[in-house]
Amino acid sequence: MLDTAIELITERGVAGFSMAEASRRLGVAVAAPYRHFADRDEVLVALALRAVDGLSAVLGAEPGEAALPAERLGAAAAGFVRFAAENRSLYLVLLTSGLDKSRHTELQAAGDRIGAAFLGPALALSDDDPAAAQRLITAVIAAAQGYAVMLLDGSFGEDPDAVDAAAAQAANAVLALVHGRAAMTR
Amino acid sequence: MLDTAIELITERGVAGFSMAEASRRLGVAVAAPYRHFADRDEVLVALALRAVDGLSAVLGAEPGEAALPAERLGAAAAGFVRFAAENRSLYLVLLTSGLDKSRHTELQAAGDRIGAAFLGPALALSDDDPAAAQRLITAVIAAAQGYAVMLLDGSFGEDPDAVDAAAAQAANAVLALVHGRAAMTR
DNA sequence: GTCTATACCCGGATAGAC
DNA sequence: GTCTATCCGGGTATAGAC
Repeated sequence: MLDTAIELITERGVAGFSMAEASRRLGVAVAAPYRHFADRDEVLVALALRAVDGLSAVLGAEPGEAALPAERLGAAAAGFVRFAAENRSLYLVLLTSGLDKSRHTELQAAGDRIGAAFLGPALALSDDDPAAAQRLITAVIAAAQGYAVMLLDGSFGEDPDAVDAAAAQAANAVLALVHGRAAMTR
Repeated sequence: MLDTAIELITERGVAGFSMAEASRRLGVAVAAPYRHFADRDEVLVALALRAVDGLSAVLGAEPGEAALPAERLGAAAAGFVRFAAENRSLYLVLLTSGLDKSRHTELQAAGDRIGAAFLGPALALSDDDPAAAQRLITAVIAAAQGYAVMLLDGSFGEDPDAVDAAAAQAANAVLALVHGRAAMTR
């Protein structure tokens, strides 16, 4: 079901996903999915969960603890962008139905895990000042998110190598952020 | 009509906007709007246009040519974030129906105007290297966009001063980007 | 857990009179 | 340019049998 939903969203966008159409593709009756999901929204929540899981997996798989903190952050941002490109539907769900964050504790918790993945490197780069680290993390996530959005909406073109370009620029931007982070200290 | 659409989108999201409901609120027949807009999509395009117009107005109103280039970029990013917060619906339309960029030349042109607003300061900061300036502009817009998305999805909380915090952090992040921009040169 | 069938609602869009 | 009336399609969700 979830796979079919992803398929549909990829083709028609989040609004284009319906229980009825998904059922048709699965070759089952429209009533069947309701034995597994209370309503349409529950399917979307499940997709959002899959998205954050995927994201934290990507961000968790770092280039070894040995790498420099700045490079780990850059690689994470690039990974984020790549994930959004390769899992467009999942990221779209996260982006558009993202207005529920407070509800669905499960989702919020998973979101926090993502932030946590950045904590180590950020602290190392902030003289262990938690507030400064938090601002840095926010900046890194914002940058990643921004490049992801721009990549998906075509600002980098439609070529397959657009995702490489966006990921690389995101990584470099994060390096720049880290390098100039003194300006963020106030 | 457009105002009513904005109202509706603010309350129920883009998907919750319908010609029928808007007509009802306007106290006119459901057929009436079709004399002014070919279909629902055309209303959304009109909103998107209004969004880019508003954005370029905000970004155009800079703090005087006298300000330092870096500060102009920072102020622009803060203005972007503020605009997204104060015109949630418009920004949402831009964000979610952003998949049409290539169609609707008008929209693309307006989008380019936004990029152009950054060109002056970016060139000044890049030794007049157009490629470097472009990368810087992309980074600034990505940052602004990222902070805007995070603000709207609640990452900065729901308090009214969340928008101030987000705008300020966006400005500072841009300053950091500029300061560390050497890392983006490759 | 899946089926058939259905009740229900709502939106898009048009026709034709005024 | 607006109205009334309507067609058409599609989606959500449930009931009840198998």
